[in-house]
Amino acid sequence: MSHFGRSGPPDIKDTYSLLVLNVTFRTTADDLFPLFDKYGKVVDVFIPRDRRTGDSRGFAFVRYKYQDEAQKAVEKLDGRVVDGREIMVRFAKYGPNAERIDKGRILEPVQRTKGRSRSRSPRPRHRDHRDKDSRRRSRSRSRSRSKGRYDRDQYRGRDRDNRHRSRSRSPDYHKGRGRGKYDEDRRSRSRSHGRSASPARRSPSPRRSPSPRRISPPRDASPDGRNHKDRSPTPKSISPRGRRAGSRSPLPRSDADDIPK
DNA sequence: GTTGAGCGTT
Repeated sequence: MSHFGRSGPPDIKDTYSLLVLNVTFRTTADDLFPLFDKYGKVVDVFIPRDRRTGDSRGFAFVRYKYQDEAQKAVEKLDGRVVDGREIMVRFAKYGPNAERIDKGRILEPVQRTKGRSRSRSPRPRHRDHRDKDSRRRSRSRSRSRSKGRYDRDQYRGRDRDNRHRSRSRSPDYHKGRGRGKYDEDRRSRSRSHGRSASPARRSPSPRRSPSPRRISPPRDASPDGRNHKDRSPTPKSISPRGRRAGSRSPLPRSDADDIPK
């Protein structure tokens, strides 16, 4: 989606893409457009957004019609504080289709006109490449922690909450300061006491664990013969049970540790 | 309400 409301990229044949980083998550293309348009002819402003949440990812792409203008915008807007955040404006490194671009200009547009010898230039498929490259450059930028937000959101991303939790917990762990530590210690101690419960769990009330377990295979109780024919589910059922045993495995170990006395 | 070194959509 472009800022102009058209579906998809308008025309990127002769445009120069700028990558705007560190923009606030609240900043929208409408906010960036006038800012960048002041320094030149802006063809399009695009802010990648999360598919699920629709929130900005924190960076944007601005396409200029002329390179000189784009260059000027980079010099003028790079480091500019927008919405209380210092944005970073640089020439895009990759095109919309992960094509290599130079100075923000797409060097080789998708050349699919001819099916001739085109077995070359296997476009960069993953960001890993770029990531590695970027890391190698290791610019003197004050970098902080957290790095997998995008990855998680884009690929594994399931819940935004996960991100929150991770962030929240990460610093605490890193700091391991005061309450966090205390809490951990307390929990540990609690678990230590839990040792008593451990054996209890091992031989729990017969009605608690076994009851549902037994009930679990109701189909077994009603084997009309048809079920008998189906052996597929049988191994499946066993799977969880075996896993449970495995889960219990670590427990005794802990017990042994606490048991010494 | 929250994040953050990161390259893109019909």
